[in-house]
Amino acid sequence: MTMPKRDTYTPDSLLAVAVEVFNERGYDGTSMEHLSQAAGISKSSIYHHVRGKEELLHRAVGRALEGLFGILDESGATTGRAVDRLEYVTRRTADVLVEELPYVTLLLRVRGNTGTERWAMERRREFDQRVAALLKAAVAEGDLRADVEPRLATRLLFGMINSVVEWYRPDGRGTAQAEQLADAVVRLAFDGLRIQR
Amino acid sequence: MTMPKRDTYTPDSLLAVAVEVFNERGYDGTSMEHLSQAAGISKSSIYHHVRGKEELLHRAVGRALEGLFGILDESGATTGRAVDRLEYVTRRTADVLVEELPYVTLLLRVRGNTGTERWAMERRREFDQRVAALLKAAVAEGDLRADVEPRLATRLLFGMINSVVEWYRPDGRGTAQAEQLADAVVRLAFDGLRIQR
DNA sequence: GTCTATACCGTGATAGAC
DNA sequence: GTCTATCACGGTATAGAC
Repeated sequence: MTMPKRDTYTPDSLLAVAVEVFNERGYDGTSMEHLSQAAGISKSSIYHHVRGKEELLHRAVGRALEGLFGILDESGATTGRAVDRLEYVTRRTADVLVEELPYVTLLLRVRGNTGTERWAMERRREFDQRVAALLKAAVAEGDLRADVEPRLATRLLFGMINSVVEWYRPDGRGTAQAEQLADAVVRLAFDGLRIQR
Repeated sequence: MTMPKRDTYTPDSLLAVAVEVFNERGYDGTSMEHLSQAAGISKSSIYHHVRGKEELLHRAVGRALEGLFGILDESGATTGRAVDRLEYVTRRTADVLVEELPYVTLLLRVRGNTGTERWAMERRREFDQRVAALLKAAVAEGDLRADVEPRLATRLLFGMINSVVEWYRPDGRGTAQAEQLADAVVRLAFDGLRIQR
């Protein structure tokens, strides 16, 4: 149904270009001129596809948020012991980061200058809180250490996972690479760097 | 020697104001007009103290880098088993993040649009490589797990530590709070979330 | 669907009075 | 050391031809 090769832009194909530039230069550091050069069309042509720069941002972060919240509805996140659900969410978050890398990257860098940015930050907070609740439940069930406050632990956990967008680059090995990454994240987050004695 | 209360700005006191605004709005999202309002002086007055916006950025990230590289020269980072040196660097990095929070925050968000930003990114990479070497040595000495590649482990470790700038806010408990944070980071990074069996 | 031309405003920075 | 006034430029966005 969707045409595989097309010379003209759709809002989505234009979005893909724009998000790359946003990530390279920062949203505020990107002008419509930069976007037009990257897309190979004039500035004004961009306005034929989207209402403006902020709409591009909105579409991008919306897509990222969809991916993340989708995880919480999967059966692995809703059934079983809390610790297993948390591990599932951790692994799947790493997956989504890789699958939707440019979109999630943009989401994680949003600062709050515009309405769209504040909306994105708000929804991100919601997601974090849902996971924090999961982690707290796993502590209560006696599976996770209780000597680190759940909110703090959640933040450090996500700090580790989210940092992936700062350096991960696909190398062509596809799913294998992503799975290896998710494995490493889960190992370090749950069992730490040290060799278990 | 330094006057505790002064009505007029020095480059450093102006820097402190500017860095707050940069962190709130992003460097590119901050105009000289924003800075002048935050400082309570006119745009042109700012140019009496610094050459321009980029000099403020340079001073800020320079200060952050000084703090980080200073750690690597401390005796705790140069003597003893590699695993202990790594733990020392981890703990002290958390300290420096807290002590120099706004400056390090800015450093970690730099994107590479200007010469100053590219210089900062380069120096940051140097720091990361120094720590990666330490982690690799600890694996070789048999103290850290070998089933996660050292570069990957270093990145995830710093992802966790550096995320502190995204949410940490001093609460008046001073050193006690910072120490608690460093403890949590070291515990999670080295021994993980899971209760050790 | 893309272009050229243009409106209009905010930007970083400077000149020179006080 | 701070101000007002001003500059040249680049920003987002629109109008209208093709």
